[in-house]
Amino acid sequence: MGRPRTPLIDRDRIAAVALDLVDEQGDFSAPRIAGRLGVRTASLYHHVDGRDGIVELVRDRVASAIDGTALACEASEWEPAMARWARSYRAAFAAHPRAIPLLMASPIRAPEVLAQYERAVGLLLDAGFAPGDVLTVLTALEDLVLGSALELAAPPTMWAPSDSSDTPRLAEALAAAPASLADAAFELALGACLGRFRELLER
Amino acid sequence: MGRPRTPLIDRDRIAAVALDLVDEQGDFSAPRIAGRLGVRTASLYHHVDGRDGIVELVRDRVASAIDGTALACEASEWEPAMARWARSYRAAFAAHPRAIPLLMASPIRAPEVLAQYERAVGLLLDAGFAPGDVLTVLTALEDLVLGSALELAAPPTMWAPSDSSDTPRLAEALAAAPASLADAAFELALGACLGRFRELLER
DNA sequence: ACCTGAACACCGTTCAAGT
DNA sequence: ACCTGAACACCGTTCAAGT
Repeated sequence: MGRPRTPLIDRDRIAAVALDLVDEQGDFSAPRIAGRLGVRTASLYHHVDGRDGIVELVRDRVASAIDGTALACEASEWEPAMARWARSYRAAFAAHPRAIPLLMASPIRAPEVLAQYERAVGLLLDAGFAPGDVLTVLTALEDLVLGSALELAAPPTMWAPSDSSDTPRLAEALAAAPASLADAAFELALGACLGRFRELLER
Repeated sequence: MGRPRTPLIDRDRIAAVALDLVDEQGDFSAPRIAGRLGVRTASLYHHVDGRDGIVELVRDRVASAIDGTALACEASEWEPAMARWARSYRAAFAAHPRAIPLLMASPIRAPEVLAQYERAVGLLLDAGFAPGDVLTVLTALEDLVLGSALELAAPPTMWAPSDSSDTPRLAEALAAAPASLADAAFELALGACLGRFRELLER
């Protein structure tokens, strides 16, 4: 066959198909991506740096939904800005729950997300946070976002255990729990963290 | 060769070797486990329910280090009890950082951990938390523990980016950050959550 | 019950050959 | 530059045969 006049595939379409496969089947493989693109497996390697490279592309694709515009605001507005950013960050993962285990293994490297961190740091510094507190605050928030996203992929421990006779109090709490437990927990922890951050600032 | 008089391997040794391999190399495979045990790959399948079954054994093995004894206390002591439990939970994962990506994909099913959740729920109910709040509180804490553990495996976003000239404020914050950022962030968020839980209780 | 050899389907990756 | 066929090493899993 040889080289086509115009390339048959590109990185973008590889990433899109990989994410589709993950959404549908929980994983992807080079042969299945190639199959959907009507191309041979080996062709992928002309566009992409191996399987890990595809994972990176998928990660960046998912992360592209994070809304960094909330961070462009007055320093006095740092609190709602961080709240909106955190919610958007979590929502980006929530949109692809089956991708989460795949993506959690390593950090987001997309330059746009890096730029968002730079802006977040600047916002917190301008708001008056001590330089030594800024990354602690940001990391705490990120822990919360990622942990909460993880929960969307793997409903956490054993809500609804097979036999609740050994766990009567768990059953009692479960019956009274809010319908969207994951969301409620995230909002509770987010509010808690933001409140504590404010205290840190006012001290 | 046929069946040996006494079994050559068992689930426990399979799990132990799998965890060793993960600690050393970041992953395991059936052939490598078998190799270390001096046995053929196919033998493993007489003891274990496929690769997923081995992952599950590893998960339970890591989780066995979680200290549930903190939860056996007076209801009035719920706050330090939850703090100790959360720290121990996180430390159990921290002891095997390379296992974290493997284990995060699905929840812990070990009966001992389930029993810990039952006790935690009982403790919070006895302390006076509204039944509808108890799982929200527990889930928030779990989000924090897991998100923070994840950070130990995958130092999160881009601390120390290759070129910090685009991110001067990030560099500034990084220079002032505490040595153990992950720990500081966890403690900050943990304190924030516990404080908020107390408010919930007193309302 | 438990180990083995052989087999199968699948995967990631490389590379020379072709245009 | 980019697609292909062929090849390689590796993996998960099954199963009949052996004790």
